[in-house]
Amino acid sequence: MRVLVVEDDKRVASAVRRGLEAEGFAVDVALDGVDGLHLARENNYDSIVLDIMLPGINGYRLCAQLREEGDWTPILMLTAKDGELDEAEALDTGADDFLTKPFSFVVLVARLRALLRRGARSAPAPVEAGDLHLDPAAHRCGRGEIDIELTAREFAVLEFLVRRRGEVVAKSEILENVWDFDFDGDPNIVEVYIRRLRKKIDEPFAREAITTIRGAGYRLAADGG
Amino acid sequence: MRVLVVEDDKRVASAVRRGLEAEGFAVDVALDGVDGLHLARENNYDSIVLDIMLPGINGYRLCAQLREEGDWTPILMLTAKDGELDEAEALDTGADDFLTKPFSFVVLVARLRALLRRGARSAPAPVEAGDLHLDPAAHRCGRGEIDIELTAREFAVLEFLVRRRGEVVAKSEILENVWDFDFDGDPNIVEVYIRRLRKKIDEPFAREAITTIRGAGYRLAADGG
DNA sequence: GGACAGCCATGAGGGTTCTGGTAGTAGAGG
DNA sequence: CCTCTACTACCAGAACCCTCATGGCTGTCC
Repeated sequence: MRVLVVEDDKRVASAVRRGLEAEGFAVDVALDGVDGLHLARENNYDSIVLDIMLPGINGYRLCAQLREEGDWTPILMLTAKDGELDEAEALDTGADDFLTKPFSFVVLVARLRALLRRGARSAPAPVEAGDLHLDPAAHRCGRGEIDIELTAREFAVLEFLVRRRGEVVAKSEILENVWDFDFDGDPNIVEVYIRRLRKKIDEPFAREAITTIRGAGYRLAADGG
Repeated sequence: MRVLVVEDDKRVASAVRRGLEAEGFAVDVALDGVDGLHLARENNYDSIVLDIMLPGINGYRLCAQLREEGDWTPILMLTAKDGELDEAEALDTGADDFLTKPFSFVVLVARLRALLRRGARSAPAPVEAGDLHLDPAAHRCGRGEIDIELTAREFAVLEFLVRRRGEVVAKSEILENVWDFDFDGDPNIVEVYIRRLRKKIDEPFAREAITTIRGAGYRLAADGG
């Protein structure tokens, strides 16, 4: 079980690390929000223990950002003891549970275990761009009322584009995020998939959701074309 | 949404009742453990808010008892502020979450909502998808008025699919949840069972409840096909 | 106890779909 | 007009899934 601990107080961080390691978890520690976000993105943790007060990006934003990116790793938030409202907000931003500081190890481990046991991370939320919608949990995609059938790979590419709708996304980014990070084939494969997607989500509807930005990448229209 | 509140302090109980009712919940209150257990047994609540310190049967025992009887209604336990160990124990007896007294309303409601959103854990309550229904307790399954005979394993696979109807379920997930977690046989076994299920619940009715999502898993139609 | 039936796991064969690569073409930008 | 990038069609191998046959195991019934 790999756990990422994002906590800026070094004493707390190292205490938590030691404690969790003693319980058999593999632990990574990040001391600020930016670092935490990077680690979370680059690794596939089973759970994240996240302090709210952080330099750089705070816990809420980090959590919200990961959820936005489609990362539903269970998150246990650490809140200050007097911040009642924090807790409600934590749950709303997509945390799965929270713990009030100060806390004891027994509780932290119990809560973490409970979280992992549930494993039931709230399902990845559906995303949409205009009338184009896709639901990762159900692996469904469609425009308006019409269902569109996509293969696993096509779905992954489109999901990535939709999550970043309105932005230009470089081919290399798509490659890194949708294919295995160590994929070293022809980057042209991205063009191939863009073509396939256009054939399915644009051409039948006389739309142009996916724009080519020559020399930069592709952009999915925020309104779905 | 029906909520049962088991709390012996009348002031707290009525404050909670008023607050939850204001939020749109239908609330029943029990002032002791025995009463709480009876109410919980006789009614089908969406969630139970349960104090640990109770006259008669305490919160742990009440919770454990319900679980023992196959009732998996989500339970939110209320623990005393100094009882750290209580919390770990609460989770172990089968509570889904807990809240430390004193708590504020915002938090109670947020936690309750989170609990309800997550839904109950694998509950041996009857489940259905469209006209397809199965009752784990009675080990019965059928479509509309027609009974369908399933073997134990077939039933387990179908139950798992029905609980997650509308979602794509990976073969590995089925394997982990239906077979012993340490089962390390051929994942092909899942395909075999899907085939058998289709033969029993789909083909005779000219339905297609179970869809193959190539590269992702299987999905049971939320409406039963 | 022996025969039998039902359930389950396993393995192989075969069909279908997906995927990644290639190559030729079109089009944008300088 | 030339170059470079992106588009498109097509192909072959791989992956994936379906199906069926087989044999072990267990519990039941004579």
